Amino acid sequence: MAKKPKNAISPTRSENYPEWYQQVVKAADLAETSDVRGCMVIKPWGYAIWENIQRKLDTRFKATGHENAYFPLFIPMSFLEKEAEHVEGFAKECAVVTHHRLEPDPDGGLRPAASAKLEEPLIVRPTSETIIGATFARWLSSYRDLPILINQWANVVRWELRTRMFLRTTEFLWQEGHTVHATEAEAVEETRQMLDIYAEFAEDTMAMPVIKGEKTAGERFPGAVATYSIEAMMQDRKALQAGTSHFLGQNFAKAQEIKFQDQAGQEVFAWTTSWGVSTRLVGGLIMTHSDDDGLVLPPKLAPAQVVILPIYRNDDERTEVLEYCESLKSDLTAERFDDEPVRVRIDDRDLRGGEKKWQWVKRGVPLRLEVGPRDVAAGYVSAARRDVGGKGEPVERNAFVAGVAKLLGECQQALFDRALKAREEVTVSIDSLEEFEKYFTPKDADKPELHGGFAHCHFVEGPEMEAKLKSLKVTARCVPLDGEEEAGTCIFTGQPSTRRGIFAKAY
RNA sequence: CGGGCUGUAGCUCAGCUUGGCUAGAGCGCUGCGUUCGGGACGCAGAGGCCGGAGGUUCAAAUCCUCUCAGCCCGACCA
Repeated sequence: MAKKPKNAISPTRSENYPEWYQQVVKAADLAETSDVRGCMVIKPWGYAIWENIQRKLDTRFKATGHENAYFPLFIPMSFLEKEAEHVEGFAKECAVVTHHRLEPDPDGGLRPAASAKLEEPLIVRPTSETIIGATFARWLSSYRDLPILINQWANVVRWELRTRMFLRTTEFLWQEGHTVHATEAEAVEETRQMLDIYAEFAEDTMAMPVIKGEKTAGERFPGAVATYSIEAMMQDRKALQAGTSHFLGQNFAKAQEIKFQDQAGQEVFAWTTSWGVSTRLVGGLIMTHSDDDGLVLPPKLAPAQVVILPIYRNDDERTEVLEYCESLKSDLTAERFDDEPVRVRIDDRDLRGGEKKWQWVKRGVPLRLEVGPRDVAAGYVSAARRDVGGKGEPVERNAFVAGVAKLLGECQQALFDRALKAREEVTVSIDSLEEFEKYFTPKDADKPELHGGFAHCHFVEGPEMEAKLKSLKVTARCVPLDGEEEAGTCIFTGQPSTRRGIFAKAY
């Protein structure tokens, strides 16, 4: 008799959260480490989730007038030098291409050929503001060309020293929107519109509650005038920046000569924005909903929303049960959820039933249906929900089909409600430095328990705050956009302040 | 780039201190059988230049030197 662990994932979240995260990624078959340091292989199940994220976001981008395009992977090094802050921000983490040919080396291996050294090194894009800006400069000559609303789905490389699956990898997949506008007001509006779209997507589709806010100067995107983000709270009480939208002012326009003739015939600089979300969202999804039995997927993003597990003992039963399952699948697929046909999968692999069931539990499929000869005879299915756990309940087949969309909607809502409740439980208002320090200091420093959360505090940015945050490993997440004006005192300096910011430990 | 650690089967590791039998275990994989509304069990089997190079020795996974790779803790970050 093998040991029967109570949970499918070991260790549990409370035992060792970072290790739990790695185990969920593995158990759910989302991704694995690759032969390239810091880079991951995204496996079919994980990639299917990303594809769903892409599709849902892409629809929103198109609905707001954006078009997709594609720009080069390589950026001439000189381009990066044009915007001073931008260089400083990214120079330390760039992969650089210096040669275009290999030759045999004396040891029987290969080496870059000295004769094939590039005149100017190419940078593998860490982000594309510069190359896209240079392109936009050519596209733009008249106010009639504006606005330019472009999005690109791409991979980027940032040579991070410390990587974690989905949350921070050397190469990652993302989308970057880049727009050009005639006026400041219009560019600001675009920046805010895209932030709203990200927030709506996160909450509606990912069932992940987020706080919209503006980044402090210290956390701003290199080269931006203002950076906005959506901030989510993970189950280990650490914050995750889940999406950013930048108002770039005229900084990049001036650096790259993005200008046009206005209606008065004057040559003026344009106003630009950029915004993006990445495969990091998958990490956020995992850490928002999953439990000690593995991944829990919100129905709107699940590659399969319903999995049917046929149960039979012999070929006769197999034929009968599979036929029933196929018809069930066909009826379920005819139902619609979130404006799409319900996604159904029959798992008829030659595996033991229990093992199969647990695989789907760990992969986070919202609804599992077990169908055996007894169900076939009675016209029933045995249905189990992933988000609430527990065993399957017998349900009349047609009733289940008729109610599947509603049920998926309930699962989706339940996940959001649960995540929101969890966030509220770790959100506090703090008015003294002493209290702040206590909130962010684990009781046991050697084996830190889960601690911290979102702390709303009055603050005035400056060296005192920087130093204190650094020593506590806390970061300023954002100043919430829906926060209210309120007279207060900065907990770091005692200076007067009018708004609270959110502080948290973060990924 | 500093400080700690690890490279042995597909995966997780034992063996190294004190050199010596045919290099091991668990999981996974393959086959057969018994089970089976369920993460089962039994039997049989496949799978290793012990990270790489050099050295010491009658003899090296084990000792020495060099080298490569990876992990953890800092500094940096979507």
